[in-house]
Amino acid sequence: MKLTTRSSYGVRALVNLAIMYDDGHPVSIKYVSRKEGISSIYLEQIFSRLKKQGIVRSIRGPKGGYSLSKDPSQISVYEVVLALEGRVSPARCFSDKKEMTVCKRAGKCASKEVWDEVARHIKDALESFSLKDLAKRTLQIDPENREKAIIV
Amino acid sequence: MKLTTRSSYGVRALVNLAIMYDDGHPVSIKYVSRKEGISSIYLEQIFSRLKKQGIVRSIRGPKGGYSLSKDPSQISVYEVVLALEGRVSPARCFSDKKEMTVCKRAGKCASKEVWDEVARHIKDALESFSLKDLAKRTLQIDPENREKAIIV
DNA sequence: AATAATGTTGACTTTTTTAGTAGGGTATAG
DNA sequence: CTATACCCTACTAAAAAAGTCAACATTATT
Repeated sequence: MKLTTRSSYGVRALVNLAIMYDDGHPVSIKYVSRKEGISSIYLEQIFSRLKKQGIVRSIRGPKGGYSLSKDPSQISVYEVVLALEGRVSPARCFSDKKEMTVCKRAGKCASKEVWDEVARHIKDALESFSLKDLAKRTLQIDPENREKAIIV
Repeated sequence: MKLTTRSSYGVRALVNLAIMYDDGHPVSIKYVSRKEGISSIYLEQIFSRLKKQGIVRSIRGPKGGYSLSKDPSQISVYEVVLALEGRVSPARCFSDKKEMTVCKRAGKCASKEVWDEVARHIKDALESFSLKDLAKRTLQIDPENREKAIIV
């Protein structure tokens, strides 16, 4: 019942973009890598997925980087986790996406109903947080966050 | 964000014990293995954990097997999943148990609050189902369930 | 035009976890 | 006594996760 590092790194990375959103310029992987202490090569991979899912946009070249493709208030953590994790449902008997490897027992399986219910709860919880919420909360918890950004 | 087979097999196995609970005799691994199509050697491992956590009791020798240590209505799926999975929290920054490998960033990490909230929701959802619920539901969905048991 | 800073891509490696096996014990009903 | 169960420790193979590498494409700046 666990998340991969991809999702947690991904969310942390995007919170940075959310914090910088109003500045209007893209944020580089190098920057995020230093600030969050995540391998930049690994971050590349993560951003590549995020871009494929349309969550971020990219600009190449110097002063380039990534930026959110929507307002942070319009991007839920659910969206991000789904993009990076592939699914949010705990069991394999069914899935969030098309793969749909439905277990043969599905029709006669009471426990499937449990996993189904759990998946709904997870989705609800994740949808209740937007990147904007997290950005705001981050600045509350750690008011120097933006300054750190500049120093590093 | 997924469950291991241990948990899902474990729950399925225990639902059988719940269905047989009132019969008063223990249920063997062999029986469960045949009925659920799960490797009996693997099931041994699973029951061993369940016993360690006090969820089932065992009786050795012929006519032996496992039985629930409490009334099925008093055992939640949460309890079972926690016993088999070790944790229910999606992230590693904190845990349900003592290990408590709390991430250093924990104090200043907004996303931890998200995982925390998700964990609560998962727990709530899992706690809302008892083995008795699942046993009842199983017999609703598949009324011949017990007969199958005897035939096999 | 040259340079350096960025993203792009796909394949690759390493590590960890999962899933499952093997095999030799121990207890006990009949 | 013996067959049928649980008990325990270790082992292995396969899969997934985590992370790296290298060569390339784009573009702001000088």
